[in-house]
Formats: sequence, structure tokens, C-alpha cells
Amino acid sequence: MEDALSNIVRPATISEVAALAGVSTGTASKALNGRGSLRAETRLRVQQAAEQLGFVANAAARGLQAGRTYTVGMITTDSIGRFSIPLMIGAEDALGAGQVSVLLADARDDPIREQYYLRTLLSRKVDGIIVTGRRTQARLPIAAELPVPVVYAFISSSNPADCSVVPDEADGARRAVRHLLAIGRRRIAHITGPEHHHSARVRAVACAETLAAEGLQPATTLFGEWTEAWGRQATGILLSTGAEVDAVFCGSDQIARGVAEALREAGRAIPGDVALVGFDNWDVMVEACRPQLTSIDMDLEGIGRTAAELLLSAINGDAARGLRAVPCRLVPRASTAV
Amino acid sequence: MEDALSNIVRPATISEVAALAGVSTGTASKALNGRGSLRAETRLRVQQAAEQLGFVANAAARGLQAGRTYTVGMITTDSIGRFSIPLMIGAEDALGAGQVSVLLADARDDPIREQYYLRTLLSRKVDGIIVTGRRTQARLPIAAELPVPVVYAFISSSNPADCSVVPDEADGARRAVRHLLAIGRRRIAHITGPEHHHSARVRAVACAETLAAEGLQPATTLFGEWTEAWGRQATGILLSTGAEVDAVFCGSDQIARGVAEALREAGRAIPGDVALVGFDNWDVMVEACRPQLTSIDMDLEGIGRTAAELLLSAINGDAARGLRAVPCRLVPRASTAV
DNA sequence: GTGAAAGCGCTAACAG
DNA sequence: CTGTTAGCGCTTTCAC
Repeated sequence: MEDALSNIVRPATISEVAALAGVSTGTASKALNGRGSLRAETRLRVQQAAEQLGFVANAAARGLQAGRTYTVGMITTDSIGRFSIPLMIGAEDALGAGQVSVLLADARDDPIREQYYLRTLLSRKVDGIIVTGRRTQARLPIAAELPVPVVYAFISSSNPADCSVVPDEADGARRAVRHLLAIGRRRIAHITGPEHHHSARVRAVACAETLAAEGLQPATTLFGEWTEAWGRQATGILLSTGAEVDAVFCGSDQIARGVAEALREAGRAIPGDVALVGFDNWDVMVEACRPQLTSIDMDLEGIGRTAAELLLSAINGDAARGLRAVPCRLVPRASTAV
Repeated sequence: MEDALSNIVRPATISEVAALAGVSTGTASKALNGRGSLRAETRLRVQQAAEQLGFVANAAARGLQAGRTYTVGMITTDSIGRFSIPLMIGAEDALGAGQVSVLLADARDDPIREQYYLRTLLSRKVDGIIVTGRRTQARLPIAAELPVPVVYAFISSSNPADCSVVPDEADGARRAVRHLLAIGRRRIAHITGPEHHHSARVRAVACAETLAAEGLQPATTLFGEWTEAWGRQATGILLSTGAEVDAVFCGSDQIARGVAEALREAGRAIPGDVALVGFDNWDVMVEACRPQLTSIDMDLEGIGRTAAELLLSAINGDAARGLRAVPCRLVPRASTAV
């Protein structure tokens, strides 16, 4: 069969298969799809003819007739990037298993492009649409009403009735802080991204609340950028204030790595003097960090998979609504090893 | 129009549009596609009807009739990853401009899955296929003969007749070395990935040749892993041999970053004592490196774009064959600033 | 158990 | 200038 497939140049149609097998197209169709009741011998003959010709059914024709294309659109509102990849992989995983193909559309933060792609996906009669984005913050629905179900992944829709799957970032922050508390740290600083950034705010709030629940408060909270440079700079600030912190929870692995470097250069041992937790569990960062970095994993692949599964359910008539927050996972490494 | 689009629930067909406009479907089709000659008033009436109903032509029906789907398949042989993203963005860019959609298939290094996806793409009657992969090394053709054109991007096909677009890694290595020579360095070491890795070998050979052309030879060449840890370790080796190198050309930005750290910790100034060039121009790495890292950019987006353009040409009957090596670009930064 | 015929939505060819 | 017809490739009644 593989040989047959490898050598198709002009693809065969079902009527050619039927002709070769000496049956009608209707019969060939039944034989190939295991429908109706046929003599076993006939069925076999058709199958052999199909193989011989390297027959592959035309999905367009099939979809036209079935009113279903077994295709879903995946539209990334901002560019395809580091966060989209695991989401796509997860979604692709769940969909591929269901024989569904993915049409990719990269809207690049451009609303015009987004509408254009939406239209394209609709014209291609996708069975459903997954909307993803780089930020977890809620966004306006991609359209008011659509003929196909839509699931938002990572990003969420501002319409609470829409189906969205997001990471539970507050949960992630709580896990980070509890972990630090569990290893006996009490003076915990938080260094994170820009205050206007949704994720930074959510994580900072959850961090403070978790500490408050223990009668503590953050040693400091520093908002800045999602960069290593900011991590280094913030550490400088932290150390210069003389605040004797024994742990830092960072809003991202990049920040954490900057912090790790600055601490090391200042002669503070990690985790001996200061324990360190990052956020994202980005392999490149956590592994290169010295020592290797304990981090919070948002399970992006799981979010992608869940979104795809919800979409498949919706396509099958069982639509879920509302927001689903997927819990995070703490991945302990040397930076908090006691 | 946007409003209309946002409110489609049951998509309209062209015959409904025709009915509303009081014309036949044939006329409606012409009006909507700007074909044939119609009275301006009629054309307008049809267009208004289409807008009113939020009509979007069914691509499957159109494709069925046209024998062309305006869709191409993009199959990543290994998993979607850091290298695939820019490739995809570039390809998507060139294709999107040509109104062509991308069907995504992630074969994950699994030949079975690959054949399965190939079959899916074929059944969907894609107009062409782009094959990408994480390694530049040649791979066996995805199939012997196919009814649609195929272009390999980044990865190349072992069949020289196939159309492949790859980075000219030797060119990249030459640029790196020449740059170091240009700023007066003579004792240049090369630290890179595993010797069995195609890219590592090609770059190392080009590095040695470029030096040889100047009557020099590499101070040392160290093969290892594509990691920061290896960069640090290799630097240790380098320093312990007492070889007084004044520059290091690294096989990747990650390695370079490890080298940078180890040099700094050993008290060597960059670029004062040792100049440093990386490979990949991976933003996260080059920017976080201290000092910021001069690197070689393989122009992955350009490769994706070129591959897509070649594919479009091939689809239009003008098929290119053979290997195309896209030159690299040196991006100078502080690590080689004189 | 099998064949014939209709039709999915659209476009193209040909009449009128 | 506009309508009618046929047909893209497939599945699905419904006869036989």
C-alpha cells in the first residue's frame, strides 16, 4: 500500500476503482467505508482495486456531501511563538487522534488579518475553531455568533458564556509560595513582569494572599520586565535595600535566571541563602540555570489538548461553556532543594 | 460586512443569495467572482444580497470543481519546535499573501505518522506540500512520486532532483570566522555540538578552511553538546590547556552563552581578551548574554518564505529542482565590538 | 447484494 | 446580459 501510495501521480477516483473492480460507484463506496451489506468477496475485490490504484478519497467531495470537513481552524491572535507551540502540539495531538486536521492561521496581532482569516476558515467550512494567544488576559470574542463552535485556549474570551481553557496562574503562584514556605522560608520576595500585564498582576496577588494566609507578607514585590536583565537589576535593588530575603519567587524563568546570576555574583548561595522559584518551566531556562531552577509548569500541552477535546465535544453537539482553569504543577529542582 | 459576518449562524449558499437577488445561481456566481459581463446594477444587487446573508463561498465545493484547493500541507518531520516556528511564519507569510491556507501536520519523528499524514494531505487534495525538519541533514524523500509538488525547507531531500531550500551553514561559519579575523583575532577556537551532527561537522569544516585560507588553523576544535553546560565545560578545557585564544566561534548561541559565562568567571574580558561569535541568532540567548552576542542568522523566515514561493511556482507549473542554499547573515553585537 | 439516480455547493459552457 | 445545464467526486436513498 505504501508502494502504491508512493507512486500516485494522477490520483484515482472512486469510479475508476469501481470500474476496475467491476462494480458500481455506489457499491465501491460501501465497500470502502464498510457500510451496507456486501458479499465479502465483492468488498475484497474493491479494496484490492483501490490499493492497486493508490486510491485516496477526495475529502472535499466527501465533506461537501457530509456537511462536515473533519478540519478545525487554529487561529493564533498574536504571532506563533513559544507559548503557542505546546498549545498547538497538545491540540494537534487530541485532534489528530480524532482524524481531524488543523488549518493554521497566524493573525499576528492584526485585527484585520484576524477577520480575514476567520472568513477563510469559515469558507473552508471548518468544523470548529480554536483561538489561542500569547497572553492569558481576556480578549473580545472573535465574533458574536458563528456557525461553528469556538474554544479559546490559553487566552480567554471576555464573554463568560464562551468556552475558554486557561492556566490557573493564581494556583501556580500559590504552589510556588507554599513550596517555599514548606522548605522553611519566610522572607519571600517577588520579582515579576510589568504591573500592567495581567499575568504579572494575578501571580503577584496570589503570592501576597498566600503569604497573608500564613500571617506573612511579601518582603518586596518588584514589577519590571520579563527579562533576565530585569532579574539581575531587581536583585541589585533587593540586595541594596538590605532586606534579608531567604527566597525569591519570580514571575518567569527568564527573570529567575537573571536573579540566580546576580545572587551568585553577590556571593549568595542558592538555595542555601536564597531559594528560587521560576514560572513557565521553560526547558532551556530551567536547565541552563545554575543551579537548575524549580519552576511552575502551566501544562500548556494539556491546555491545548483540553481545548481540542472540548471543541470535539462541541462539534458533536455537546458544547461546554464558560471558563476552565487548568491547575499548574510545581517542578522541583536544585534551586529549592533542601 | 463585519457585522454580517459576525452574525452568521446558518451559512447561506449561493442559491439563497441568487434567490434573494432574484437571479439565477450562475449569474450570482459571476457577479460574486467578477466574471462574465453583467449589468452593474445586477452585480450590485447580488453583492448586497450576499452581504446581507453573510455569504461565504464553500471552498470545498469550489475546490471540487476547480481541481485546486488553495491549500498546502506543511509537514514537520520531527516535532514542531524552535526552528520550525520561523520557518512556518515565513511560509505562512508567503502563502497567506497568495490566499493559500496551511494544513499543519506534525509527524514527530515517526515514519508511520508521517505516511499517515501524507495520506491525509493527499486526500485533502492539497495543492502542494512543504516538508520541514529540525536538522539540516538530508533525509529520504517523503515519497517517490506524488501528484503534487513538494518543497523541502531547512531539511533537504536526499534525492538531488527534489527541490530543497536550506541554510548555507558553511557560509555562516565563514562569515563568523572572517568577522573575527577582521577585528584582528588570530588564535580562534571552535566549540560546537556533537561530531556526528551534520551541522556541527559542516560548520567546523568551513571554520577550519576559512582559517586555512589565511594560513591559520583553529586553536582548538571541541565537539560536545548543544548546551550551555557544554560551553562552560569546554571553556574550562580550553583555559586549562593554556592555549591563549583571542576568539571563540561557537556552533550555537547556547554554547556561546556558556562560554561567555565561563570566561567571565575566569576573569577574561569579552571582547577585550576573547571575542565571541555564536550561531542561530536566537533572540533569547543573544540578548541575555553578557555582553550581547554577535551571532550568525540563518534567516529561517526567509527560508520558509522562499520554500513557499518555490512551491507556489511549482503549483503554477513552473517547478524548480535541486538544492538552494540561502546565505547567512552576521549580526554584530557587543561580544565582538572593537 | 448490487445498481441507478439524486444531490451536496459551486462554476463554466453554452443557449437564448 | 442572463438563465439553463452539466458535472467536479462522493455518499445515500431506493429500486431491483
